[in-house]
Amino acid sequence: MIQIDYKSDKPIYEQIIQQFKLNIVKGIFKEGDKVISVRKMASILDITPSTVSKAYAELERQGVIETIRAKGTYIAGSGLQAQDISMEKVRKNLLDELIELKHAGVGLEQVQSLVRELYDSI
Amino acid sequence: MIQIDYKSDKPIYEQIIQQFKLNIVKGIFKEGDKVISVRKMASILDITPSTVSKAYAELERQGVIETIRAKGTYIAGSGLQAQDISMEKVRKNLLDELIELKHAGVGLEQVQSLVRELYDSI
DNA sequence: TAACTGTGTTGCTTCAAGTAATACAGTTAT
DNA sequence: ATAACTGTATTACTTGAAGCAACACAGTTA
Repeated sequence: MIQIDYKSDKPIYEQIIQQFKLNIVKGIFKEGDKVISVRKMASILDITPSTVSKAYAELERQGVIETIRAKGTYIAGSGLQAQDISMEKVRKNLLDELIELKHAGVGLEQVQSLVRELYDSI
Repeated sequence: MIQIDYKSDKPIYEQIIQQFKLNIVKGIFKEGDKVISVRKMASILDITPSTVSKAYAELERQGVIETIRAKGTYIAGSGLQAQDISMEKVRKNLLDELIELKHAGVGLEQVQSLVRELYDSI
């Protein structure tokens, strides 16, 4: 349910965070669902619990999950208000890729087409 | 002409690379232009020459500039064939941001609108 | 032709971030 | 009580970016 690319330069804890959001968008994770424990997740992914814990802590900070110490972790309500998505950061990252594409000679129409394809694939 | 955000988590040498591409797209840097030397750039940006050198090396690898040892560095022809843009990487990065947006409840139309705004701002 | 100046390069060190290993503390069920 | 689970905190290791200094190459000039 959680796919990690160990060869990626993207930190494992960030990949976990993203996979959670992806699973929520896809409806695989639903509000109130109990989330697999830090240790089990670490065991399955064959990584240290510290890394999983770091991911959970950040997910909680963003309001994606709720964690009760010594009890467990649950998917939070997708109260769209809580999604403290840093729009500023997303804009910057998007801009980075658009500069790359425009420099490579890719026009707006082709970019829009690519965006649609990717968005629909989620 | 080169803007660096020292507080950014993005490596300085990557920011230099991006700024070069941006200036080329904007027409500020043109084919054949002599590029400011490694030392001067380092002095202006108040960073070490090795960081600038690293950026230049990567830009040359991508065919964006041409460097002649002991002579200087020049903007290469935008032979669109040389733009060894790693489309695979761009796709991945774009997908990352789209997941973030979709999870936050942003619809395709709003995304397209944002993309157009950003692309046109370049 | 020797010295000087401007160019990019390379090696060593420092520092921050991601990851790992381990120990700690609270909850639940037997 | 106590065993078996939960998440948390601390410490150490590894890696990559960046700073600093010494280097190597090419052109110019006295």
